[in-house]
Amino acid sequence: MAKRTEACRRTKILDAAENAFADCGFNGASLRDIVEGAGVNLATVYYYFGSKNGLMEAVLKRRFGPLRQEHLDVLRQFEREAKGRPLPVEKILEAMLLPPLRLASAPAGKRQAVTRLMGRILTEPDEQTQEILRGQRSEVRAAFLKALQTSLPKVPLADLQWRIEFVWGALAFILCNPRKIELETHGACNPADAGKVLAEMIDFFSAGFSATASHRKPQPNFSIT
Amino acid sequence: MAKRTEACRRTKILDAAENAFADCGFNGASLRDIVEGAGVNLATVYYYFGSKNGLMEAVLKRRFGPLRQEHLDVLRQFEREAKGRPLPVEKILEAMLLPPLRLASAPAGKRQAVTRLMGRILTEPDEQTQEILRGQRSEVRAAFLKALQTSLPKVPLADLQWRIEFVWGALAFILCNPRKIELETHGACNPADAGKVLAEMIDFFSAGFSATASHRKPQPNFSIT
DNA sequence: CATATAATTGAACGTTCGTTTTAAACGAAC
DNA sequence: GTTCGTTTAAAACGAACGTTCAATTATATG
Repeated sequence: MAKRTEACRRTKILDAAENAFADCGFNGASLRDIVEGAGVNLATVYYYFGSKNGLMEAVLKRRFGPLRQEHLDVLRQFEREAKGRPLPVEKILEAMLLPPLRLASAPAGKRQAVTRLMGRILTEPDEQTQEILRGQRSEVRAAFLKALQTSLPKVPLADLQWRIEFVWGALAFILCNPRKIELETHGACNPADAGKVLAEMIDFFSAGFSATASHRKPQPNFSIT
Repeated sequence: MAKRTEACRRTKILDAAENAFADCGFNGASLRDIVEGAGVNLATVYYYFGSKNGLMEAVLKRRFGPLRQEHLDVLRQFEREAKGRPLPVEKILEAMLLPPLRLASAPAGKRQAVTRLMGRILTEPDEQTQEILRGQRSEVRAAFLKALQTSLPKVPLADLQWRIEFVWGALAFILCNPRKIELETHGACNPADAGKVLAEMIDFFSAGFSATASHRKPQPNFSIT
């Protein structure tokens, strides 16, 4: 029963690792906890992935590769539907937010790990972890920046760049610790309701993107070095 | 020279720990690296702080206590100036963002650690770390929620709660890894310019907060569990 | 069935971790 | 100058970590 369990074991390790990394971060998650959760031997990790870094790399590539592709696909699909006209900001935001949030709404608590992992990774200090994502993220980033430039020609480029960071940041924060948000808002916000989150974020951020910069002076009581 | 070095050593340890925790997270930072950076013996940490958790607790309390106070002070100051009228959303946002961003503009690279630490902490999975901040954060949160309710009576409470999370999330993201943002935007965004960041965030988020919810239906191609 | 390859296992490696222990050095008070 | 509480220092503790390796089992091929 080799061929049947081969993929099975690999997948089980990836699943367990994804959960552990999402819960405890890269340093906080131990391989021994992961293999216990996966029900395999410790050495199996090294047979399949070579090292803990290799395991993390595989975990990320399994999720972020398709995610990157879906990001680009959704955006291109919307652009095709727009028939050459600039996309409404709401659509661009939907293309930004739908793919990651859709992952959060997988069959009932099964794939919630990936969303927490996503949020975690975006803020993970580990340099090697960042390196894995840098290429993918930059391509997606550039695509959305270009779309926003087309739709909002009056907004300066630097402002758009800042605002993209704000969106990614808010998204990462939501995905990172949904439980915390639910507790802090006493249940008023339910991050598990991905459709609601999407609607809230599109409403909020589309208004922000359309705002013209006031170019206000730095606050008087604010000293910049 | 006991009395002179007492505060000195304590502070040196706190400074080194703040840097290490900000760079590597709680698990990633080792006490041996910290004491090497502080130039003290390993046991000194246990003499002053009892444990690694105690050290983290002290690091957080040193920074987040005053920050919480400044949050509340700034908000009350603005409310006093408004003389009973509802605060403009821009002012509320300024009260939310100014205190943490002001920390980022301390004398030239000296206190940048605290801002990275802030961002890091907001996404740190460690439960005990979260526990330390929970009470303080909830008080500040409630104050801003109340102010927003007063200024934006038409926006449903749940929407306001979501939007507060978006702001905290974006802020944490900016603070967490300023270097990454600078690289990704090829220098177009400079997180070290805290005054610029403040202006950008106020412009962007004030427009978002004033938006009325469209109460859109969940996307048709979006299946919620 | 025999054999080569792939997959899995248990045990151990050396290192580093947080923590504790023990003792020495210090300043102040009598 | 002795004593006492406080602070620093060195060394070691047990545990857990990532990793390796040799041996074993399972699978596929002839």
